[in-house]
Amino acid sequence: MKHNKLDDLNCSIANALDLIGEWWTILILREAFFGTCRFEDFQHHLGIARNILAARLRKLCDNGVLKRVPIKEGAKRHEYKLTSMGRDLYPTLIALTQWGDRWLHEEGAPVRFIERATGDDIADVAIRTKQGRELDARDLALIPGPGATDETRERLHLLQLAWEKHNGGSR
Amino acid sequence: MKHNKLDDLNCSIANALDLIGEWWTILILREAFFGTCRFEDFQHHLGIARNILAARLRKLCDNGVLKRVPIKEGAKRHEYKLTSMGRDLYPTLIALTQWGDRWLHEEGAPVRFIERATGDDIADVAIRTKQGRELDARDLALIPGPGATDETRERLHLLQLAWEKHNGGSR
DNA sequence: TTCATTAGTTGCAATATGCAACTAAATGTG
DNA sequence: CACATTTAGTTGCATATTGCAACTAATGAA
Repeated sequence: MKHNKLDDLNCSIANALDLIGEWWTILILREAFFGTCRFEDFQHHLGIARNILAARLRKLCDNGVLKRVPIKEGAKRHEYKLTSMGRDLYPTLIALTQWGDRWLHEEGAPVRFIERATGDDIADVAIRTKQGRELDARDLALIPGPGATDETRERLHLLQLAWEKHNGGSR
Repeated sequence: MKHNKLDDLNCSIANALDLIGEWWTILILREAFFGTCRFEDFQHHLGIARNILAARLRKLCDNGVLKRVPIKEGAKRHEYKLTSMGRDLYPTLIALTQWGDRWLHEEGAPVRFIERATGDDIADVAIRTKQGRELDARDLALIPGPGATDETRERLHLLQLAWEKHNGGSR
């Protein structure tokens, strides 16, 4: 599909999805987090069509999420490794995994994440204040950030008014 | 595309993407978190084709991420509201937003999330141990969970061996 | 040198999406 | 209560994306 509308939307989710939102891309990244780095291995583990895989890997490299590096010094073959930009998606991927674990795998998670050094389980990813207080979705408000366009400001302002109308009086 | 291979994969990400991984779905959910709940409003804000929107909303409702509720007592018109399953995607969405903010909006985030009651900024979503210690992607290991199939166990075992071969000696 | 493996590319068939016009019911208005 | 308008979709067709399988070219191992 054509998402030519997305890249100029003033929204980080839309912009992020422009890079990693296509079918397969997230699964390719999951594989990368699992340690897969060769074309054939991605193809084999995911069962993805080879042309699609090639296209997705190219796009991820072009955008700096993955990098192509020689397998060893001087080799012509290369492998795909996560960049720091790519590794920085780990919280997102784990949050999504935990959601799937909670709601789609009541018999228990297929995979557990632990700290390698200690064996400690990781906690559920949560939204917190900078002081560490955990927040519920409904405790949040959205306000324009430094990169907000006038349109975004307008939108968020209307949002705030709508919220006040609904909840402002009854509190 | 047909992802008939995904739903039987023993992987929460694949299973989650089966529900919410299609183009537009995440943006529809973002809108829902912004407070949008009517068909026409989703359509107008996103510029999505009406038939696709109808299909996505139906799927999200069928799977319990959204629910259709009457606009008011006894009304025949309805609106789409996040269920608790849907609200539980907030950490994932915010993690993705923050990733986009960091890597695609160096001029600053379009939107800031704050705690409504206090105005406090929220922290970057991070992976932590249950004790609250923050972890890097590379500190993690994956082990089979209670819902792991034999295939998953085998896969994770090979992963562990590969890791030891690479890093085990040099530590 | 020879052969298997790896990493793709190409062409075509099957699917999914975008667009715009159409439908039908619910609601607001006089 | 009748009528116009808004809302929430559906339908059909053109376009774009994906899947599949066969093909190619280069590497690397024996």
